[in-house]
Amino acid sequence: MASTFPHTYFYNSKRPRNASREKRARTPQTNPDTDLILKPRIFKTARSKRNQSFLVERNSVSLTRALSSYVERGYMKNALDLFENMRQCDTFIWNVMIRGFVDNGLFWDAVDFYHRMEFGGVRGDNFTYPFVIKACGGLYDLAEGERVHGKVIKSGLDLDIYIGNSLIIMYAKIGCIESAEMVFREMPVRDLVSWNSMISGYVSVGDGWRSLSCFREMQASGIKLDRFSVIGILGACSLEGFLRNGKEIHCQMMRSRLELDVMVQTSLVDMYAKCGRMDYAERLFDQITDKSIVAWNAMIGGYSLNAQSFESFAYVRKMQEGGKLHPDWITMINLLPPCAQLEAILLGKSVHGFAIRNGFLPHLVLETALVDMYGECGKLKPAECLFGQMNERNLISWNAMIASYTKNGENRKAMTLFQDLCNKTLKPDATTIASILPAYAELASLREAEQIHGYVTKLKLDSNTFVSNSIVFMYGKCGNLLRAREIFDRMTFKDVISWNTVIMAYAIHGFGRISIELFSEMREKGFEPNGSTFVSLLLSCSVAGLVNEGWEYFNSMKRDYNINPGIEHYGCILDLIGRTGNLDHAKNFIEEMPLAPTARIWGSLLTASRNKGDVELAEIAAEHILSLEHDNTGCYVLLSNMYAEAGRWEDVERIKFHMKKEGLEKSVGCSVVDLSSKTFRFVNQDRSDNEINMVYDVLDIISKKIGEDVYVHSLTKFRPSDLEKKRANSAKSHSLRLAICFGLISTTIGNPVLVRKNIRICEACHRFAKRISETTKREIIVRDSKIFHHFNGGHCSCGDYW
DNA sequence: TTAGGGTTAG
Repeated sequence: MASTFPHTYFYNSKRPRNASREKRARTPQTNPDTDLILKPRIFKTARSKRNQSFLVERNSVSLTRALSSYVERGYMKNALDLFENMRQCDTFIWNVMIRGFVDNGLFWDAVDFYHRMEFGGVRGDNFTYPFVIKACGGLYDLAEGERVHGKVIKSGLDLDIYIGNSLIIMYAKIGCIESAEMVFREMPVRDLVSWNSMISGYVSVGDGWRSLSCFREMQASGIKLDRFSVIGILGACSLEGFLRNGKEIHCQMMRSRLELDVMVQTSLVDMYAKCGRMDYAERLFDQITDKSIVAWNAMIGGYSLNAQSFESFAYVRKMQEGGKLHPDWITMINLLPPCAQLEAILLGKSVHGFAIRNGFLPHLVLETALVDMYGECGKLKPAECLFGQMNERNLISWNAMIASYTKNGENRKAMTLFQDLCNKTLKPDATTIASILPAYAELASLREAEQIHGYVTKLKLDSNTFVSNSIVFMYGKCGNLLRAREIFDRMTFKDVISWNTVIMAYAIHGFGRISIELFSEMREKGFEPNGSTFVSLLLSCSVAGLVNEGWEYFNSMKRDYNINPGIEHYGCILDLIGRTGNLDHAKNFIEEMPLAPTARIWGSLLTASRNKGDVELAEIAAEHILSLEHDNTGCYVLLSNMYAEAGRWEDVERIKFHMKKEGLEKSVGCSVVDLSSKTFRFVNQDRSDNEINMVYDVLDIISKKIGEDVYVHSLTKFRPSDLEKKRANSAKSHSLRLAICFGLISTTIGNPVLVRKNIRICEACHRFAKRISETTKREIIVRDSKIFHHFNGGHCSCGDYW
């Protein structure tokens, strides 16, 4: 029978202490259980003097029994009423009450009672402290825990093994593993519980290595393990992916009866699943005779972790076949990553609906997992809505929302949210930083990149491999390739992502040969490439025009590394084919591809068609793009420009009309120059202030000096009636030119001029930048929406194909 | 009357 006592009633650590009695007094007696030893009416009569003495007389026997009975059944309201009517309460009675609160999760009340007890002059004993220490752990109240610890030492009870073990558990739970270690070290006698508490304690703070070494030490001391030791150490193996150690422990257990324990079996299933061995996990799971919801969840979560999404759902169905077990909130959490992986938004929504219908929400972890799922599926609105409505948020929730923004290209929003987080008491962690840095990589100036790098160093997160990888990428994207390389070279622990990142950084700058050298170095150092490595490598070949090398790497993927090329790899190869100008080959390549072409693939064909001036093929490619992404304005603009160059004015008008009808607007071209103190932004035909006139003067001088008349050249194909309009919008005053001229006069000779641009460079400006780099003998670096163009001595690193 | 457990969010 469930208790009618509302357990959450007293559990509010923020509630002022003196409010508890007042609240209790207002609470109506709701317990209908009149079969208890003492009925409620006895409390009323007990207030007379005669009955008080009666109670005192019987305090030691019936009342104590009644109190224990209430406490054991979770009727804390009744227990409390009874307690308040007891005149003389010894340590035992206080202990019963404190234990009752702890068992019912009412930690704050347990601590409150302990203080009342002390204030009343009743001394705590060796039974009191384990309860009180557990309550401090339950409240995650380190200060109170330390005060109680001090009291224990003062009382001379610190040698009690139960108290010592409770302290270890409390400190580990709060995350103060050093304090737990200190208690453990100073214990005169340790038992199996002490060792087990340390083994599990290390796991709870995420240190599987020390847990394993503690376990080894325990075994070396000749102490025999029990089910708790096994569950603890298997947790360490799961945490660190120690498959060999996990198997070793499994073998040890096969000789004992521990293997038949359902919790041990579940821990084994979990360990194998987390070590990537679902085959072993399945075999063990099948051997469990009475499968609990936890065991099912371990399998469902295991499949989810190992990217076997369909199996996760299949196990949920199987679990329900017997009709006894039903999905719980942990099942929901385990099902959300598979929804994201399959990009099955409807499935994700149905999991969300199920959680609502079954009363699982609000729930911090579940809501965070839902934010993550919506973000992964590209649905920012519901993610924002959920995040906004959360009663409680922790750092992980903030990280999930920030990552949702960056993954979906909402970099500004990500940066704003990150600023909000920094203004709170929460301190960003490595995940926060690794989630926000891609936004800085996309939007930030080199100056801002340096600032966030400084902040990361201050947080002491710069040695984290995840974070360092993001910093390398950020510097690469912000244009400081040397700095990116320097950080990469100094990294102590490089992983495959570190190599992929640095190869990608050189790729986007068009230094394909260096990317290839880095790939060889990576192989020599024993790193196994993955699919992403080949995306970086093939992009390097594509941007640098290394056609033969690109094909060789593409062919080696399956042959030498057993990696099936994905759509991204096909896209890079298509760019390579596009460079050769063989459009038939490009068309055939798409037709023969084993994967369905995406908008990115058709975009590659569109670029190739534009470079060869093949309007018909461009139309086909554009049609495919717009069927997949109807709001792709870049595609409309490119096609419109091609029609204009071919003199097909009706088609230009048709596109213009269609865009207007669809409410699509051409992106405003914008170029940015970052100086050490300030960022300067230019738009086409910029006349924003008087100072700009100086830039125009410089542009005129330079244009005359380089002797280029791009302006005339680019307008020869326009019909006379449009010339006036085109002249006003001509490439001559495109934002990029203004930015380059500004950069030339604002930076020191010898240094490159770095310009960031939001859309691709037009052909006229590309020619202009090449000429200007030759004439002024300055290096001009332009970052467009896709890659970097390094203009030097009249040449561009992209090989005039972009 | 006291201490320890399996599944969960990036």
